[in-house]
Amino acid sequence: MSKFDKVKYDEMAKIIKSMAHPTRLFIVDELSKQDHCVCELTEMIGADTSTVSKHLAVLKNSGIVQDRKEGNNVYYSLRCSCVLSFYQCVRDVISHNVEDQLKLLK
Amino acid sequence: MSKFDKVKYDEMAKIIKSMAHPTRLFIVDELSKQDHCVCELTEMIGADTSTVSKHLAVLKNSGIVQDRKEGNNVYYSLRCSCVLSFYQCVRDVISHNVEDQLKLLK
DNA sequence: TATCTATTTGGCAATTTTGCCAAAAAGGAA
DNA sequence: TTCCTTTTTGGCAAAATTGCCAAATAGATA
Repeated sequence: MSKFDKVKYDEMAKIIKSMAHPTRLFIVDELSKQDHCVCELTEMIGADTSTVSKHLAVLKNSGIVQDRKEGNNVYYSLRCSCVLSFYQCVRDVISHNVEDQLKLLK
Repeated sequence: MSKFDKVKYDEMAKIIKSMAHPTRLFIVDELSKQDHCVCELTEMIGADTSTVSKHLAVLKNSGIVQDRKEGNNVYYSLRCSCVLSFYQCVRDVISHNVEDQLKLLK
């Protein structure tokens, strides 16, 4: 019988946790289309720059995005595009949930 | 320019959040191999039954697992196997991170 | 019916996450 | 150098998550 290897699952959870926030999901979604600097993302999100910067730090720290300096700006880009598979799965789960809701109404 | 649709990303984040915990990642990993009742999972995890039950409720509430009653036991099973794609991606991110660590040492 | 087993729920304290403000850094431009 | 502009960091209060215990529930079994 399998045993719970906490160290292994802690490390995996850290990566998934970094995606588990609406603002960070939005950021990754945008970066999948095109690189953006902090001020562009801040503008789209409508939060404090420091808040957006901290969200980017979380994504960078888990290895999902990377950054480069260009003049005054710091541009962020996707480092591991495999995270985009999360979006398709999440859509599948949601539509499966909706189907079940509909069945209940009948 | 895209705008941040909070409602949409909140809903998506709810699903990913439900996976963003070491214990729940372990549970989904085990359920991908075989269905299990609460007491079996509790035994493997080594936490309080109520704790495991609550983790299962989180996964059920997001639509990732489903349950069925059999005698005294409640068996849980995977409802959306697409979440298994998370594991491959997380492994990719981690090995990408490790490679970069190695480069820094050279 | 009374009892026993498995699971869920309520409640609570501890921990973690979040988001804002203010201040510090890092560089480019004047 | 001094002044901008952009980004990050420190600090803190509010909110959310977690895990345990105790109690409640749901059913099977005697």
